[in-house]
Amino acid sequence: MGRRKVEIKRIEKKSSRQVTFSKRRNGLIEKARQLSILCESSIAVLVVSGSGKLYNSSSGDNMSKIIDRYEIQHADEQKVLDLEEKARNYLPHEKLLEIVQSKLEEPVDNVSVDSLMSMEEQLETALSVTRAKKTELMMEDLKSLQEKEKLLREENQFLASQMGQKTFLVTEGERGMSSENSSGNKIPETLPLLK
Amino acid sequence: MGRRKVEIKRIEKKSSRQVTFSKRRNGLIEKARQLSILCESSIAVLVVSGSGKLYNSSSGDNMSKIIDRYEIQHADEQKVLDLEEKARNYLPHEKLLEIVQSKLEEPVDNVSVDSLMSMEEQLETALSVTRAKKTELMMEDLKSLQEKEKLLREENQFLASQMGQKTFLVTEGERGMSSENSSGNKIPETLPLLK
DNA sequence: AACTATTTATAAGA
DNA sequence: TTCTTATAAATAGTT
Repeated sequence: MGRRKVEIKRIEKKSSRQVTFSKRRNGLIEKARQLSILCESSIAVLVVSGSGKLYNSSSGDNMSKIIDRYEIQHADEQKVLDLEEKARNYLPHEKLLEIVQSKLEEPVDNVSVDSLMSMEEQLETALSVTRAKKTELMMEDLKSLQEKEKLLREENQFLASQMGQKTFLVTEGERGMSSENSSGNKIPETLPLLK
Repeated sequence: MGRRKVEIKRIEKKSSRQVTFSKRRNGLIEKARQLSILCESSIAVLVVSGSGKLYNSSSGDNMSKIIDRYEIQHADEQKVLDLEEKARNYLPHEKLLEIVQSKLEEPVDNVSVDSLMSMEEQLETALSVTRAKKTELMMEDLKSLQEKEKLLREENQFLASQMGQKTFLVTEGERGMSSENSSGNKIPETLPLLK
């Protein structure tokens, strides 16, 4: 939408790049504003220029709310990554426990407050890591159970439809079944074990 | 830029609003991508639909980095808002936060170590309660999913056995089935969807 | 910062 | 949802 078509690749000429940056940045923010009004939604746009300058706009709601909304959804990944990083920088748990033990065995007046504070920090980090891991594992379990449930439901449905077909093969006349399921071929009636 | 000019105001008709939302959202994200490439910048777009669904895209750098860049710049406002927000959302702990706030505003030498210790204890209790509740809720979810799984498995087995019987009713001679499942009556072969 | 020839986005319709 | 197409809007290069 200009005098000529431009390829979408880095604009080499610095001055053009800057002009385009400014024009398109405004365009982008205006588009965001329009969308938020037209479709009553909340939109955040964050632009960091090549030189590190930040431009941002939010419409429909304030920036923090929108970012919070994002962070809530991504809380797990985020936190786990953070903590893994920390876990690498701190002592392994067993070592920590050994140290605690040895410190506690020392006469109290030989233990400096500083070393206790550092130990406290280490222990708190260890606790955080442990907790995060616990939550992560539980979330994994939940996810896998939900997947299992889905598969089982599908399989179930498949079996039910197969039964429908077979029953049909037996034909309309010979309904006298040996099984207790004599409600005909409306298999779904056996299904609502759970909702 | 369409068949007719549209005013920038909420689109009343829901179906049109949804179509426009989807089109313009894609347009916005594409524009962001282009800008980030043309002018080598990092761009985050967060869109929260009227119904609360979140759409996001980041180009040039990952979302967290871009958000961090924003939060560094807005550390102060952010913090204040956070505290206000939290005070509102966590009613049970509201009182506690108030106390903390007031204590921290006092001149340091008026705050007794004792009162801070007691506060620490209270905060730790509140935290424990919150954590315990989280774990409890997750455990409940796990249990209920496990029960569901069990029921589905039973039902599945039942259906499979029913099929076995019916197939038998069709008798050994007339195997020419209309369905594509012509592997005979070894139903179990369709089963190992999960292990 | 304005101007305008073009390209691009998109509103409406199918 | 996807496609088509007439038209509005954005913008690249120019002044």
